[in-house]
Amino acid sequence: MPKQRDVQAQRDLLSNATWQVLAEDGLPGLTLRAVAERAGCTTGLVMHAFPTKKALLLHARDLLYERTAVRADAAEAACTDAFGALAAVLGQAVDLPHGHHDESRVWVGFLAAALADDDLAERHRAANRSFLARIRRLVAACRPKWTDERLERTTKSLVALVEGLNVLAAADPKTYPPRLQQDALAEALASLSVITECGSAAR
Amino acid sequence: MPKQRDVQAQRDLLSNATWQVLAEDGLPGLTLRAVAERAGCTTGLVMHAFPTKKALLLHARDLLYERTAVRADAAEAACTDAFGALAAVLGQAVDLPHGHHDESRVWVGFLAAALADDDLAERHRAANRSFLARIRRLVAACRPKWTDERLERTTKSLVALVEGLNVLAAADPKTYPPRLQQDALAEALASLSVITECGSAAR
DNA sequence: CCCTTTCCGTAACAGTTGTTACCGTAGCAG
DNA sequence: CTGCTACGGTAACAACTGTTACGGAAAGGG
Repeated sequence: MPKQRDVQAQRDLLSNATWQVLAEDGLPGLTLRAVAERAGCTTGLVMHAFPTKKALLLHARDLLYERTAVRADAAEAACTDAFGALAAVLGQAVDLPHGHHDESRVWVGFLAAALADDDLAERHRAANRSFLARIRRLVAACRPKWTDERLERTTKSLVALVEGLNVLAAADPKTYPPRLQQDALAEALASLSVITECGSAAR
Repeated sequence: MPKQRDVQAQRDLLSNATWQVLAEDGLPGLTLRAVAERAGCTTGLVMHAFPTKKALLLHARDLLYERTAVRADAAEAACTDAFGALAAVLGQAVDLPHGHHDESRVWVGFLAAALADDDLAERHRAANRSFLARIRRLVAACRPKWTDERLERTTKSLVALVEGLNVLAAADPKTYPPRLQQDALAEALASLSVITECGSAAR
């Protein structure tokens, strides 16, 4: 049995290369040859590691989800109280000073591709719903007495705010600097508390 | 002087076709031939109306901005008080029952393209800043005593929420139905009032 | 009615795309 | 060290891209 390869390592290498190309040159620049060049190999290896370009794309998409999930897990585990965990997870999703600026760009790229590709769309929905479930669980832990409807609305509002900030910052970083993003998120979380206080005070 | 054409009509026709193709097949499906077929002509006409594909793209992008601006103007003009105007403009930007569902998809497509194309990026920034200025003006009319910083933060938060809802709804309409989007927006606007009340009450 | 001039469909171009077939080669079994 | 086999680089493939050149057709002026 001669010359065995590490298939997993190859797939990860190529997925990372896919990611980098996508972040730099966008969706139209995402070529098999560009990926191969970035990975330091030829298209031959790419086509041996993945049967088709779409498979490569899907694997890279899965990797994006995996990384964000790991980061969210870490942020959540680092906090003891539910409110802190909520703030940490959302704050980590918003563009940090300069940790993963590319990630938003890649996310937008995949999102745009998902609008025309059912498989990518399915992955996107699964990832987003997973994120929604996480946020909902944390919000529910903060406000146990809220109705399901209010829980749902607040959760989706928070996620929409975060993703909106990410998207807009990806296209116009000067208008949406990291500081402002964090402040906006903090305000949203604060208003979540204030509403509750006012509501209970009024009742 | 024989056989004159209506250049403006042609450009509008082709921009609309570009728009439709972009909404249906996404960025990768946006081909000159696809646009020509959708417009009921051949690539010959396209290349006579626009010198290059990029020019066509930019014109289609301008048309997107123009339409949204016209709708926003109309929504704003239909209301007398500032708060109603703010709610109307934002509510019109969020996906209405079923008026312009494609628009979000097109917007995402252009946004993704803008990440790799400087000219498109410039148009995006201009359009977004124009929208920001409009919202800021309305928010300022609602809360004249707010500091610039708070104005800025609230404005960008509202816009981020709206765009986030749009983007997420474009990719997963079932999770973000129109009703929920409107409710989420209403809550954000309501909390804007509540915060003010609580703040002045505490002072 | 014809002629001229602009328009635009046709078809070819060179370049790039994803994909495939092929074969030299690198590394382990004996 | 030799031989074998899976690996992966090379190069060709057809399909498609944006773009260009050309020629027929159509419409208004004389």
